[in-house]
Amino acid sequence: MNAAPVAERSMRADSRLPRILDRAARLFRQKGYQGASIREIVRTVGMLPGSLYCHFASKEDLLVAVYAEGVRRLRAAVERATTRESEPWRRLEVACVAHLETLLDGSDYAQVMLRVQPQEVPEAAPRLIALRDGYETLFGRLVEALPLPAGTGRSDVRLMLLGALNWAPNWYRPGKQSPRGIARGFVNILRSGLVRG
Amino acid sequence: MNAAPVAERSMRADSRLPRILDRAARLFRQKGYQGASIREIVRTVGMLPGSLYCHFASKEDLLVAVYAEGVRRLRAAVERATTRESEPWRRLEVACVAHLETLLDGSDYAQVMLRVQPQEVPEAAPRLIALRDGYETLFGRLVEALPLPAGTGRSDVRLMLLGALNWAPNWYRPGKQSPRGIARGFVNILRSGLVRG
DNA sequence: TTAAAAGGCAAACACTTGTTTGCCTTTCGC
DNA sequence: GCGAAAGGCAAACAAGTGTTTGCCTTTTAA
Repeated sequence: MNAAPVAERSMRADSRLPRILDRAARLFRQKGYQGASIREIVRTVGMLPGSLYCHFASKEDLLVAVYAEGVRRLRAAVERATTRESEPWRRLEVACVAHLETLLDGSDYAQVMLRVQPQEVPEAAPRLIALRDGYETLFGRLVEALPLPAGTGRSDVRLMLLGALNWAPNWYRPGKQSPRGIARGFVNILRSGLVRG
Repeated sequence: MNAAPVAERSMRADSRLPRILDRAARLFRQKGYQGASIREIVRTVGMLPGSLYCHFASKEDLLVAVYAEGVRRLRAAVERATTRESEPWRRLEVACVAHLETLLDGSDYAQVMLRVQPQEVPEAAPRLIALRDGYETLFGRLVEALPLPAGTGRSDVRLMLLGALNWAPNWYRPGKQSPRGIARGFVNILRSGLVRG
């Protein structure tokens, strides 16, 4: 199970494949799967639509490659951040910061995971679901490790936190609050509560 | 500013317009704006694609009608629920329950507001944004009324709560936890916090 | 050096898209 | 009852869709 889609060994130096993936990621994020056409993806790279099929067997396969790269980046960021910490709340916080920074700081790949619903790509749906679920397991473990009052539904906590973070691309505008600040704010609200005193 | 799109007075008894709207709402929700084709919307109603233009000038106008109806239902549910309460936290709680129940209980209309990004419908984007912002103002006021510790960023609270709720359609499955239970759980976590003790 | 594979062009394929036009029937206000 | 509007059918429109095929050049491996 290798994350990098092609590139198993020895790419040509001038290969336009990375630029295709970048462009596909941007358009899948902006317009969704159906809204992004192969001709538009390929145009700014200076390729013809048919040439894309030298790299991918279908549009769905192209999506899977982009989606997988997005998940790989999220996973890498979260794992790198959490290995440096040991205290459970601190580990959750740095994970959320890494998650949100990867989502919001420029990379289109990660947001594809949020924008494209697996169900709208029937052939590739199982692969997309597996990728997403595998990633979310990381957060499940982090929440599991928290010291919580007895009877607290841990899945509620995970779903609330991830939902709040994943919705952020819908309202975030660069230059105001930083992704790091937003993520820390959310975790802090979750931990401390808002009741006066 | 009337919410109901046509129907200003005297519809024909057998008008198929409501069925068209229902079908459009379902498909816009399931497949997004670009993914839902006019032919598919119209098929199960037993109409031909061209006939839709007796009711709407364009596909974008049809979307606006569905979107507006979704916002209208959300707004009605939230207003009906909050007028019965006076304590700020309680008002927020019943609003969240109403919001989530409207989103998750069967009606496709409300979820269209979450699924369709205004930017992907250029001509209609301003109208969609105005509808959505008008609705979110309701929650802004509810959060404003909360008695919070000084220095708490109220917009963080609003964005976190609405984000968590709006993401729920991505993971909710009927028969497990009820929308009401989910919403109450989220508000309670927000209010009480999770720190042990 | 040579055979093979990778990468890409050019052009078409069959099909779907939103929309328009002209005509016909039904319904409703007066 | 009558004129007008609403509602809808049938058929086409131009443009855009993902994809295939055949050919050619370049690079790579033996």
